[in-house]
Amino acid sequence: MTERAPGSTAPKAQLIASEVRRRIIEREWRQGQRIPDEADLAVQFGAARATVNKALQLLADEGLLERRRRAGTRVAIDPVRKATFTIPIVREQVESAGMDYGHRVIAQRRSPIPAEIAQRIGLPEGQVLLHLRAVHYGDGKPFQFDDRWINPAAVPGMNEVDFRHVNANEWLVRNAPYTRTEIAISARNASDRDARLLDIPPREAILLLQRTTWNDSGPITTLRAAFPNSHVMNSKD
Amino acid sequence: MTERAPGSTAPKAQLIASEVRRRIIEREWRQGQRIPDEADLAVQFGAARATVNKALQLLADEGLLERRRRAGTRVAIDPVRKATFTIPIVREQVESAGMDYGHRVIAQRRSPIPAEIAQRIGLPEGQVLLHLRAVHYGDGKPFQFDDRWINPAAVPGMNEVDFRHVNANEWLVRNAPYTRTEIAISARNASDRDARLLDIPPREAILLLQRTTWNDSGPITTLRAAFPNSHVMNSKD
DNA sequence: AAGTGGTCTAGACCACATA
DNA sequence: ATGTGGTCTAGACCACTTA
Repeated sequence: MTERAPGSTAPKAQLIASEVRRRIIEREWRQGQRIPDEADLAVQFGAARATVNKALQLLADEGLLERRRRAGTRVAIDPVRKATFTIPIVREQVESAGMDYGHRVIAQRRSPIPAEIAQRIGLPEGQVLLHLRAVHYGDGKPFQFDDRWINPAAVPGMNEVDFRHVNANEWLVRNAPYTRTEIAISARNASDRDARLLDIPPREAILLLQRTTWNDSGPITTLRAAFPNSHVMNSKD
Repeated sequence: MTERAPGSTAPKAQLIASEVRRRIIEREWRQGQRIPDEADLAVQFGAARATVNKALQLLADEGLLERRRRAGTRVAIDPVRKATFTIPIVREQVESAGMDYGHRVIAQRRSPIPAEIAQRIGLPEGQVLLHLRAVHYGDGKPFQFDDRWINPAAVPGMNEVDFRHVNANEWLVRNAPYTRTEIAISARNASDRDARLLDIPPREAILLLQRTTWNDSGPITTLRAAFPNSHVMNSKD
C-alpha cells in the first residue's frame, strides 16, 4: 500500500497483480481453477510476458496462486497466510516507545553447551561457547531478559569483542549477517529467575522467544528472550 | 536452501545473489559501503543488467542492501531481520501432529461490537457483527480457544453460512482472501473462562494471538485465539 | 511429445535524487 | 545536469511435467 505521487504511475506489473488479485477476491476466478497462461494474459493486458510473469510470481509468493510448469497457474485452494515479524534492535524498540534504554550484563563466561542447546544449534554437546545473560530496561523497568549462547567461530572478529561493554544484540545484528533463522514463540509461567530479573511475581505469564541464526560457517547465536506479559509482538506489514 | 537435482543449475540471479551475500558476510564489502553499480556488476558477472537487478532486489528485500536511485546501492547498516510465520488451518495443524481433530462451537450470535473490538477493526462501536466462540481439540484435549467476530458485509455469500456446522477457520481461510492482516502475539495468565475451556489451571500462562484481516471492502474478521503454554509457534523458513 | 512456466538477454526509456 | 536504479519489451531457449 505504498503511496505514490499524483503524477506518477504504478508499475504495470503491480497493476496486473492488483487486477488478478481482484478477480480472485471477487470470485471471477475460483479456488483451484486454472487461469489463462502467461502468453494469453500478456495479450489481454497489453504487456510483455515477462511483465505478466513478474506479477504472477508476486501473487504466488503471497500464496494466492499455485504455479507449475506444464500444468499452468491455479488459484490456490488454501491461500497460504503469512505474517512477517521484524527482529528489532532492542534499544531502538525501547526508544521508539519513548522510554530511556538501559542494559545490564549479568554474566559472561565460556561454558560447554548443555544437550538442549547442542541439539538446537547442531553442535556437539560440551563444545565451549560464550554464554551471556543480560537484561534490557525501559525507563528502568525490565523489558527483556536474554540468555544467549554465541559461537565465536562463526563470525570473524567476534573473539576481540567484550560483550560486557558492547551490546551483544546490536553487535550481532550489525556484524553477523545470517542466512537462516529459526524462531519459536511460546508462553510460560515465569521461573524464579525470570521473575526476579523481570521484576514480576513468580509464575506470572511471560512471552518466550527462542531464536537461532546461522550463516554458512555454522550457528552464530541462539537466544532465549523472556518478556513480561505486557509485551506485545506485532506483525510488520 | 532449496535442493536441486545434480544435473540442474541454479538460476544465474541466485548465483549472483549468493556471491554478493558472501562478500557482505566475509566483509569484503562493509556496512554502509557503496557497491559497484548494476552495469559494472553485470560486466563482472557476465550477465545482463536485468539479471543483476533481480539479484540485488532480492538482497534488498532480505534487508541486506539499501538501494536508491542516483545514490547507488549500499550494504545496509542495520540489516533488517525478518521472520515469517505461516497461519495454519487449525485442523491441518492438529492432524499433521498426528492427533485426531475435533471442533466445538460454544456460541454463535449477532451482537453489537464493544469499543475495544470496534477500535481494533475500524468499525463504529455498536455495529452488529457475528460473534463466534469455538474450541479446537487434538485427541480430545483443548488445543485452541477462538473468540471471533465476523463481518458478513465483507465477503459475499457469508450470510448463507451457518458456522455452527461449518468450521469458521477453514471457511474463512478458503473463501475470504484478504489483502491486509495485523497480528499481535502476547502472553497472559489464563482468565477463568480461558482456563475452563482449555482445561488448564486458572492463572496458567497462555499464548494469545490476535489477528485481524481486511480486504478492500473492509474488515473481514478479528480473532482472539488462546493456546495452552504447551503450544509453540514456529517460523517458516 | 508438447505446453507451460522459469529464466536470460540486449536494448530502451523513465523516475528520481543528488551533485 | 547527470548518474543510478526501476521497469518494460520482444525474443529466445530451457526445464519440467503431464497428457
